[in-house]
Amino acid sequence: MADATTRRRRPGRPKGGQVVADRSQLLAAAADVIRAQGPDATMDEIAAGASVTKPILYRTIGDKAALVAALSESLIDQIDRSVNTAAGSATDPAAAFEAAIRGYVAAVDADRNLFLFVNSAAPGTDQFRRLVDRSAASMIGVFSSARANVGLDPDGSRTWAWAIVGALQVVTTMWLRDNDCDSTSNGFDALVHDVSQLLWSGIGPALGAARSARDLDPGA
Amino acid sequence: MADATTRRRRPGRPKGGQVVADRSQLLAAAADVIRAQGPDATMDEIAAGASVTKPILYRTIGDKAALVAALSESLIDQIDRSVNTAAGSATDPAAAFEAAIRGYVAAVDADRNLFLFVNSAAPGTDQFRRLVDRSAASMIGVFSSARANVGLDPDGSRTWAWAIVGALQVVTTMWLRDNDCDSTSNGFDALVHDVSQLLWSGIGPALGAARSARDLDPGA
DNA sequence: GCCCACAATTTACTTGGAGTAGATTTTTTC
DNA sequence: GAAAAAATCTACTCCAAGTAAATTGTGGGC
Repeated sequence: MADATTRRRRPGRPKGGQVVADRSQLLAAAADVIRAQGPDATMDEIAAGASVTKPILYRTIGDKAALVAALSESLIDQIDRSVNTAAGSATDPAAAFEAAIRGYVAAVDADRNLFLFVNSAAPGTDQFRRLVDRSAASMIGVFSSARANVGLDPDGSRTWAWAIVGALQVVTTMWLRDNDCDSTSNGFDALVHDVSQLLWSGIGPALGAARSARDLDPGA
Repeated sequence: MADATTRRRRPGRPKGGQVVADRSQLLAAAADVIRAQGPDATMDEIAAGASVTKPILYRTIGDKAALVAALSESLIDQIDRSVNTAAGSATDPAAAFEAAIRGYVAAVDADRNLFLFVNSAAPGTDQFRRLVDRSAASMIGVFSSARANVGLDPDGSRTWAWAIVGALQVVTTMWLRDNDCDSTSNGFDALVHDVSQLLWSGIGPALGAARSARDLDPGA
């Protein structure tokens, strides 16, 4: 698709004084390349896939971090849509939450290469933190008012959002490993249920009941 | 310290038929370099800091992934000790859990450069998944029996462990950003409390109460 | 109608870190 | 005493990110 629309130009000043390489077209082509080649696609491959040379890519998009940032925007939007759609068709809050988790995992699963490319930054890098902040942004408002309603400090909602982003990121990443082929494995439902149960009700109900089991001893 | 114990040898066959480059000494020296230079320390810098040349480092330890794996072992042990010590001095399970979280964050904070180095793998890489599996291993047993006690499928404990590892990793990473200097900021207590509350009791109590708030709409 | 300045593109390069091959030095062994 | 062996170090390759300078075509001045 990118090859058909964006043919490799010969050099020279364009006709109408217009830029030939459209940013959004380039981003779409980059996403296509990543989807096809996998999350290890190099900038050379992405440029080639967009029928453009590397300097054009860098001139139009910026460096690799900027590309990741741009792609993460659309991916997060996509995930948000999936989450909202899923959550919207539920009535009670707990079911809505589980549906939201399901929507998240399903969206990631549907675009796993892009998800992995966007998550190619190591924890501790600025890129990683930007992504986490961006992902958490959607939740903070909800948690903030919800916490306020029950008399909790609204500041804690940022921590909650971080924790949920991290939990979902790791669970989804780990789960993708075991499901490289069948996206509709029956482990999917169990995974979604377990995660949503943990984040909704916590481990207290399970661990509090197991009080006799030599307290909490995760190291043994 | 590493310079004193592990002096750079001149080339040549050693005297007693013994290997000179001790693996554990090299690992300790590497950890020292990373602590001093930060998580971006290169293999050249690590080798130089250990008073050894790069081929020795590679011959003794393996590649960078192997170095990370080895260092993560000791770091995870260290964290586990901190967690167990903290949790051991609490009586009721909820308090023990919060103390465990506190022990985790405190241990990471005390060795933040090593933590960041060990977490330098991107999600989706094998390295990342090995680390998550290793970190989760300690918890799975506990959760498994606890879940069984309350009639839950023990298989879900792996998912729970993943989620908690992810939540802690992200929360801690994000928190380190804001606290580059003062490790005993008062935000520490709030952070620990919020995370432990989320993972222990879930968001249900807060969000379930806010039912009137247009259901769950994280995207808005 | 011709020529020069300008703008967009491409080729070909630099940089930096991971990992490795082969030269080098010292000890052992016959 | 000389050759083999075992350890080291120097110097290299490889790969991907990012960039500078050469190249080619359009638009305006005369």
